[in-house]
Amino acid sequence: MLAAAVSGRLTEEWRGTSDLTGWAKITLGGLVDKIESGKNLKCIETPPNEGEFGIIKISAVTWGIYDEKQSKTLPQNSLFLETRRIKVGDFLISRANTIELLGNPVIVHKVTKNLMLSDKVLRLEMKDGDKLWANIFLRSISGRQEIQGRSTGNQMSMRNIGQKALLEIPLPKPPCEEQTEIVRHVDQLFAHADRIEQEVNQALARVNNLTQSILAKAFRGEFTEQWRKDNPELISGENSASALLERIKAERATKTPAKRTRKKATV
DNA sequence: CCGACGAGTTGTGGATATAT
DNA sequence: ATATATCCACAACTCGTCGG
Repeated sequence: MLAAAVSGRLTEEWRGTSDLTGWAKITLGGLVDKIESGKNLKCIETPPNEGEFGIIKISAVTWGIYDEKQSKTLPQNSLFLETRRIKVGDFLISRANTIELLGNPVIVHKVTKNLMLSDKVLRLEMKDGDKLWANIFLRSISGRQEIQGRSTGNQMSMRNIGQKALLEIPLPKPPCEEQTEIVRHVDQLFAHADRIEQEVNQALARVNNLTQSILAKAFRGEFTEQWRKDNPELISGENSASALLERIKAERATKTPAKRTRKKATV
């Protein structure tokens, strides 16, 4: 979906044309006014409560949604840097992680805690419309390839990307109106995908409950004579459970039980 | 004023430890 | 095994001071 949006295919359907006239080739740095990183400080491992101050962990920005529960508390409030405070609208990105998750961006929509950037999380300042566009691009296949290709480090379990390399990432930029329309379109599709996911999860939960309730009924002996009369198709025929049990019993009766041998224990 | 220098700060890369 | 935290060394940058 993201790839389609960034390659212009969503607007193609929307406009009924396939040309990318007017799309500029720029770099991420062309959108970014300022880039900031935070501090590496020893903290208490739990998120800060009201009146306390803290630092976000990498995991707060890893999964596409800003999760302020993924944070730790500063030992002293005075260590908090007001200039590095995380605010609504911030575009955040981690500069270190496993290769698959490195550079995953988030846009902060809600803030309830006093949190600041960590040394591994960068804040990219840009216009609101560009934040949405950069967010879509960096999460697309092309964006991921650019980030992964620019990452450094010998350990695949902890790759890094520097500010310079990040800002040099090339990205396509449509004219303003078209960009707004693509962002709106992608948002709608994501909302739709979320609804489908919710419905699937609810359906799975119902299936699970059904299985559990059938088993519960079975073990409570509620599949009574009356139930058997009501559901003849479930209990008749050679494939029914009762027929299968009868067959197993008959087979056992014809065989003498095999002598069990104890396996020699290995050291 | 300007350049050299040093101290302090910030940014980066990456090894290794740790939690799940 | 994977994801992330921590730590550390080093590079790069910033800023204040001083002498010419």
